[in-house]
Amino acid sequence: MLRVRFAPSPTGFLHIGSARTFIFNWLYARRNGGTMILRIDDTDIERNTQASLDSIVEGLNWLDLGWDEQYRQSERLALHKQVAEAIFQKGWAYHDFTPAETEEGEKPRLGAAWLFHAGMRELSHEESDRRAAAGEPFVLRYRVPRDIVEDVRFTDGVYGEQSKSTADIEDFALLRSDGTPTYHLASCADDADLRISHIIRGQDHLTNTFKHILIFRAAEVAAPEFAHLPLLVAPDGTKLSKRRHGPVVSVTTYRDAGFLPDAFINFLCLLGWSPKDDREKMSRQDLIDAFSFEGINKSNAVVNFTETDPFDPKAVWLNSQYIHAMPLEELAQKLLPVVCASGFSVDPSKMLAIAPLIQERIKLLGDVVTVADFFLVDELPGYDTAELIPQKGDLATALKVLERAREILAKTEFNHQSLEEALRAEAGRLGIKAGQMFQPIRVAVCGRKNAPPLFETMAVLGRDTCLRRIDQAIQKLQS
RNA sequence: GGCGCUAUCGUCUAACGGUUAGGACGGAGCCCUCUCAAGGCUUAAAUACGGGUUCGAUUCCCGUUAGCGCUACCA
Repeated sequence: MLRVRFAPSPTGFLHIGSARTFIFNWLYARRNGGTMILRIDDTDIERNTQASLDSIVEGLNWLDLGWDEQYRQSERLALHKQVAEAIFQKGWAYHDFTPAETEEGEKPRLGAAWLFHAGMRELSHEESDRRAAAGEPFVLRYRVPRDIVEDVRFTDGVYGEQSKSTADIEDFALLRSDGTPTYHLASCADDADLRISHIIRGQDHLTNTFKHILIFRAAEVAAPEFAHLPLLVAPDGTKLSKRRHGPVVSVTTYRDAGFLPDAFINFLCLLGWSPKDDREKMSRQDLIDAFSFEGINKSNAVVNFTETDPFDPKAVWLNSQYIHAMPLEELAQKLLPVVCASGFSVDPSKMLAIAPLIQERIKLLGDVVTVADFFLVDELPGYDTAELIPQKGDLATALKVLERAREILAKTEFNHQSLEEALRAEAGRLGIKAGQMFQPIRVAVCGRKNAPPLFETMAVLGRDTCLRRIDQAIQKLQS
């Protein structure tokens, strides 16, 4: 039975790199009929917060991929200690009574000294037990073999054959001096207990894997398969972090800007993975069908954001592709809450009428507020009167156009075809180009030069609004 | 410092010894057009460096350089 897990530690919001790890695990599970497990790795009591846990679950829910089983490490401490005890009993670990380093005094510990604290490995059972019983604090450390040097090996699903000499692996901690398990111990104990078959995680764990293999060996359980994912990095090449890069690394930032979950998932999948053909836009099912470790790259992938542009252009483009392909009813329905959240009020039927006019003009759902604002307000915000004057025209032309337009709009049937025919004919009569005719009207009605097609726009706006705005424009020109 | 990993256009990537090194985003230009978009077409842009192996290296090996990761009683 194939079982994979996503194991975030609740010490911050859901990071886009974490989201990608979740997605790849999920894809692998779904591709192979396996089980997806969410495990909250909350062994670091100091840094865990409920807010962070909530934010992670919120982010995962938005992705809407789901999972099959859920666990929390802090509820499994007894298991961790039991595994630690067993490892200790078999002689694979020892008590280290060396006091914790007092921060700052961190010296580079040259030579082999960094591997372990002198004297602690050789403590006799009696003395070790006596000091522990006397209440002297200790760290339980893994006893990495020192008399014989061995290469620890495994085959990574992405990186291939890996090996590291035990001479380069330090005696790492299993239990802290307060008795709580470290990440390495808790993670391995749970992976074994939950019968995880494949560990798919960030490449930052690649070298930790040797320690984990040592733990599995001491616990006398078979190690799972491993596959490490290349990291997501910032344009400067450094690992994405909240501290350095701000909210652009949070999944909720993408959600709030109006990314569609499918587009976001699609984008993340294309970072460090390729279907090996030219496909870019891929549905969940496409991704499931195409996913394999073969397609995963080995080098880190840059998420291309800047100070002025928080989102990778490719993510934005992909999102626009999803918006363009979306049925209008669905688009209108998704736009409605976005519009309301910005303080506008619009009824669903009007939103549905607006949707086709902006579908190809928005890349993110949030763009609706800037692209369709003039549909949503009664009074147009102020605009530069000079924009009413068409190319190669003057104030008089603009006035003439608007006055004629008012007359025509007052009597013409208010639909695309009639409006266009009437206004084009009028342009001919005035001896000006259609574009010169339409610009003053567009600016008067929309409040700006760049807007959706004029006639459809006016039809949605309605006769009263259009006439009122044209009157206002005429007044502006006359004053 | 030690150990590990990585290296193709600005970015994401394809090419698993033989290609004019392909695609996408972004950029530039043109077309379409009532503006803006969308769409179509065209274009600039890459194998980090140095050695091997080979008839032939983006591809295999070694070195250099650079980047990243681990080196905590964080995960």
